Amino acid sequence: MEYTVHVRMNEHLFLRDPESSELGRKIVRQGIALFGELGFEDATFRKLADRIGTKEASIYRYFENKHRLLVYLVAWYWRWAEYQLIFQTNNLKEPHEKLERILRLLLLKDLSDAPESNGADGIDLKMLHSIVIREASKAYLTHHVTEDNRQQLFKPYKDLCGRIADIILEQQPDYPFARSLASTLVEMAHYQTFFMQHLPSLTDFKAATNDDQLLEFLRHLLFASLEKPVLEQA
Amino acid sequence: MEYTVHVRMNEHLFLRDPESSELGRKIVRQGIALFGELGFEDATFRKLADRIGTKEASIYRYFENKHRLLVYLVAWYWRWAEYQLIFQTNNLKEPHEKLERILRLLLLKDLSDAPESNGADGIDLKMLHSIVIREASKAYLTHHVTEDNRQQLFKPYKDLCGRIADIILEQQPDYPFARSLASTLVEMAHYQTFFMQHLPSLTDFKAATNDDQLLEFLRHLLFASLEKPVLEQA
DNA sequence: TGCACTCGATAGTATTACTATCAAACGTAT
DNA sequence: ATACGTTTGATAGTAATACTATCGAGTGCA
Repeated sequence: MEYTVHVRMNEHLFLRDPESSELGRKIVRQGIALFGELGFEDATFRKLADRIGTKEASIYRYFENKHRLLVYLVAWYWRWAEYQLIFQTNNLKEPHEKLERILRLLLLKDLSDAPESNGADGIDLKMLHSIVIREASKAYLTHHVTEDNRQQLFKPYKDLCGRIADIILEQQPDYPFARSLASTLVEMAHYQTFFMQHLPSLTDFKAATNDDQLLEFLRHLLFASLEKPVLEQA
Repeated sequence: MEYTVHVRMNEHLFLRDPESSELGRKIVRQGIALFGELGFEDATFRKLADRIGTKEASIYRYFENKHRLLVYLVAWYWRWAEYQLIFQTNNLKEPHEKLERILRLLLLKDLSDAPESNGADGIDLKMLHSIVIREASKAYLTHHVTEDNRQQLFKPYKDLCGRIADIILEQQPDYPFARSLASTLVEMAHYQTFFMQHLPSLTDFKAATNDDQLLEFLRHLLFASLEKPVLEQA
């Protein structure tokens, strides 16, 4: 495929747009590699600069601090996922089928092996996905959520959940918890993956096998919720 | 009530048992207050020492570092919750009723206003609960999960989820995802509370009203899952 | 009286998380 | 060719953090 869809990011996510220069792109791409290897807490701008062959001060020209870089990466991922959601559900008639696609997307089930055909423009999506699984909640589980939220830093995440909620309502207009169910599915797609890999007794799945048990769980959870009538208050 | 149930904690959670001395108890109780006020990232042992009127070095005699203190607090909370679960579901016949109690427990719905009657021994449970909501996943979402898990640091969490899973299976022996559903309920009790308070568009609930919409959501999610048959693979 | 133990107090180190400044390199407009 | 603006590299420096080590006073107990 020849098209590259550029993801335009909220200006509050950075000091200088990292997609506007070669150094900026390196910061993002090598940042993903570094967070992936060391984890968020052990990564530092010093180490990132050394890996890139630049200086700390240069990185600070792009991102206020390490946490902002994380927020940027996570936001980028959600924007990518939202685009994929729109693209993959386009022209589908059945909301049921759309929901099925969404679950597969959340688990990154149908990622092409050819990196350039995923519209990721040199970004290692599998690595980014594993970072999102382990670190994404640290983006918003902070004492300063409210200020960050005011700057719209979490809009990509909220937009994605909003779209999922809309499709849930297409399928079942009477379901009263569409937003909560949407965020539950997104979070659980990641948490159950993490548990499966690292704390397996918290799940019913084997990490080794590739038979989509987690997908079945999410599917069952979703459609069970949509099928069961909700009792109205008297 | 006159009984104080002492929670015995895994020795790997601390260097010196904080319940064995006055200073240790202060570290735990004031640690809860500090994490609550500043959030985990902004809290330091220096600030904690100042607040207690002791020195950094003394705190390091009890806990290796700030992260271990967090893990301890979170583990303590899960042990407390497990005890409450056992106590509150004791003698109940209907698994359905047990599950209902569990959901209320996860949301801390029936906490007595008299602090001493909750078996918390001077620990501010509401504050601790709010810390667990915001910080608990940071206890295990790290690059060193596996080592920490090997030291059984997350056993209290896994034990609690295990008990919930067992009761799920009492209610519905054929349900194949009991563990995952249990961890989903526990995580979502917290995440949806956090979202409701700070990122409300991710939920369907109003933080102001006290009409248990979140409880209804969790209840619906749980029983919908247990009622829907699971299709067997051919 | 002596011993074990805890804690307070002080000191010190390495790393982290930045901020400031200046000059070299580069492309562009004139 | 030159002047200009922008980006980066390079160096320096500060304040805070995350520890570790040592010593001595106080306390309780044998």
